[in-house]
Amino acid sequence: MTIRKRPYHHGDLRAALLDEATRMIAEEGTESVTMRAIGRRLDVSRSAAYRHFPNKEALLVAVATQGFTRLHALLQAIDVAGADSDVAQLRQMGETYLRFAVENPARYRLMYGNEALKRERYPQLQSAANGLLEELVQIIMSYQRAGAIKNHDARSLAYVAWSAVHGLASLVIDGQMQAPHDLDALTRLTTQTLIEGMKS
Amino acid sequence: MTIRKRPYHHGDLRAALLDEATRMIAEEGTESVTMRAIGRRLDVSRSAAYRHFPNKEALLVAVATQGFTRLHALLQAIDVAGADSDVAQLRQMGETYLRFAVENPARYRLMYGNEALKRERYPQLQSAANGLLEELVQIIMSYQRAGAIKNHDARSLAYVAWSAVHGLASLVIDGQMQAPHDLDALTRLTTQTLIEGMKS
DNA sequence: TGTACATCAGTGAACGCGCGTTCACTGATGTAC
DNA sequence: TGTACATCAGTGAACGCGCGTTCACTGATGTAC
Repeated sequence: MTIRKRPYHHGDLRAALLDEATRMIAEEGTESVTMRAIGRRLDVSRSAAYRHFPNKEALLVAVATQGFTRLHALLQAIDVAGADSDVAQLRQMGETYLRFAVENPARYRLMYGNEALKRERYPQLQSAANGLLEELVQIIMSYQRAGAIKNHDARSLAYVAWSAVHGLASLVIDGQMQAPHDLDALTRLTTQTLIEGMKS
Repeated sequence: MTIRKRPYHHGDLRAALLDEATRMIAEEGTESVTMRAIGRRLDVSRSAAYRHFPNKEALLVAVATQGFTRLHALLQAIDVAGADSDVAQLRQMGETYLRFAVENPARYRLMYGNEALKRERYPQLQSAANGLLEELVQIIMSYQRAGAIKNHDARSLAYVAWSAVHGLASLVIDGQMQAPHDLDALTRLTTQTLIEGMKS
């Protein structure tokens, strides 16, 4: 049973559009994503995408949302054991977060950078992003209960922790570290310094 | 002595272009800067700018370079007293850095964000950016000598410190902090946590 | 099982848009004598 | 002090470009009877 090269109906163009957009973002950056280029790459007309997404922004929003979901899943996979007084898990979360950013730079920017999309217009995007942040707040609170982190407004501490990893991630993916740095070592130093500073 | 409304020669169009580009970046973001719009706003032809800058990128590079110079000056103004075992100055530098970013968001992105320009093609930009980083490394070393900061590769620690403030700055200017947060308090908490973590 | 028909995914031509940049030019300036 | 002339800042029309999106359409699918 051979599949015809180009049947009139694609089958699952929506998923293909999403995948292709993600791929283009990974390969050439978000700027390279144009409705025309996606059509070209999928061997489909320029306008076919409009059957599945009302406009280009909506397509990018879908890619970003998927990113949040994926990152969230990665972090949750660590959290399984729950918090104890040992901060190893917290450190591991920081490292996982950073790895995600470095492996998906353009998509990370689409999620958190200045390319970030108007959340208020896209409830799904908003809640995917929020879910991630709330998770971090909860984790900070667990560690506070366990006495591993100082007693201070948990949300503020979450922002501090987030700033540290987001900052390092951003500097790396935007090419601000000139020397060919040992990223793993720098990541460890960052999470370690941060956790040290947050200790009770 | 009245100045004619529109003399043929502008007088100092180069400076005016730079100022106007900076203003547009501040008001509407870097994307809003087009050679045509600048001409319009300065009541000068589209192509006049090409007498002073070879192309648009060169103009943006000039704006970014000026930004580095200005931020550097702001930080140096603090450093005057030199380092002692008290870390007040370090904290103040972090706060000044953050204030600069928050007051000049789009320009800050142009300096450090993904909009950042190819440094290797613009030596002046490169050295202005480097100067700032080297200053931070030197300061870290001073504090290390004074025993206020742990003994670890100074450049790595500089990156950690930079990550923390850059991260907070980025999250703020890219609108990632949903709640109307007390930025000053968050800034203090960040610098404090960071310095605590870097202590010997 | 066969047929009429509604549905809708994908087509392709066309729209209007604003952009960066080039080019031959013109007007003002300042300098050499 | 006056004049010729080189210089170059600013002009304005034009170039080619790729973009997002619309629209009337056509082809494939699946469902009701």
